[in-house]
Amino acid sequence: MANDKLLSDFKDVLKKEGLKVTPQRIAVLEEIIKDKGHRESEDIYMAIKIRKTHVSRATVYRTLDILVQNGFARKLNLGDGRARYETKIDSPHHDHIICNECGKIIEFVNDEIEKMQEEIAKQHQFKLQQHIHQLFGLCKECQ
Amino acid sequence: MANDKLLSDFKDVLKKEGLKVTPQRIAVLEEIIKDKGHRESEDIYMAIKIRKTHVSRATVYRTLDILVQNGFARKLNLGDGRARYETKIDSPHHDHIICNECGKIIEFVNDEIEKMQEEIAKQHQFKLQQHIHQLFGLCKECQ
DNA sequence: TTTATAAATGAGAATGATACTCATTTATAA
DNA sequence: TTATAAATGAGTATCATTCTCATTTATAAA
Repeated sequence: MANDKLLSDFKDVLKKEGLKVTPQRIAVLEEIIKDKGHRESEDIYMAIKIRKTHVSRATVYRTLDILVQNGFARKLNLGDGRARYETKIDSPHHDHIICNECGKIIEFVNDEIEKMQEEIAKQHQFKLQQHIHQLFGLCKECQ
Repeated sequence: MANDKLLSDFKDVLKKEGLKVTPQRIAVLEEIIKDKGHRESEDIYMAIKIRKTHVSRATVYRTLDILVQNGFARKLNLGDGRARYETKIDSPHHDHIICNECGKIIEFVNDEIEKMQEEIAKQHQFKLQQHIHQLFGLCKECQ
């Protein structure tokens, strides 16, 4: 796996931004790239504690911000008040389908829709910067 | 305006659900239908107070829930931690474009996208129940 | 390797929107 | 008019996230 490269990329970013390389920051990065899921800050915090790295919730939040800011992670808001974080490494843009019952999250991409969004933004003279597209319903198991 | 009909529709709904018709509930309904905007609970609370109807924040929240539950209002989450409420009366389904700079909100609809969403849900064996589609960027004035 | 220091950390407090509690008030059906 | 179930409101609770600030630590320079 290319985790070594990732780690050194991360260190480079930190250095470039005048930030220090700390065990806590490394641990959050490792946690984000190890698991492909859509994870809550609290999960990541617990996972790191279990791995015996001393960390605080504040530092987890702070590091997740750095990761999001620098393209290592994506933050998503599913409307339930808890942000989810997912790795952005080797993960092209996608949107999400969420099961209202069991919370399962599936990713989707649709180039047509992507194009139409640009179109719509242009029609309204907006310069598109991001978008949120979430489909909510019942998954096969929950119907 | 058809506000009289709306009001009596609302009263019917309350009656049907075994809920009482109170001045506070009427005031929230009136506030929601009077203004076509995307309003925060706090705005509605303040507007009612200014109109000299005694009301509490708790009641505003409770009444907004009733309105949303019964198709009089739509609740939207723009990711900033404050819900917005808009009238659903004479207002067909639409999604939103939001200016990252000034907060302006524009509505849009696109039948193609609506259809594709159904398609995508079907592909993943989901029964679609709702969706959130928000485009964020800079409006003409803010570019 | 030691040192100086700016930055990071963590414990706990603060925040802010929203929900809850429960004593009091009120709408409504009889 | 009355009985009563429901609504209200003031204030408290909640919960994710952010902030504060005293202490610790990474790092660049000596």
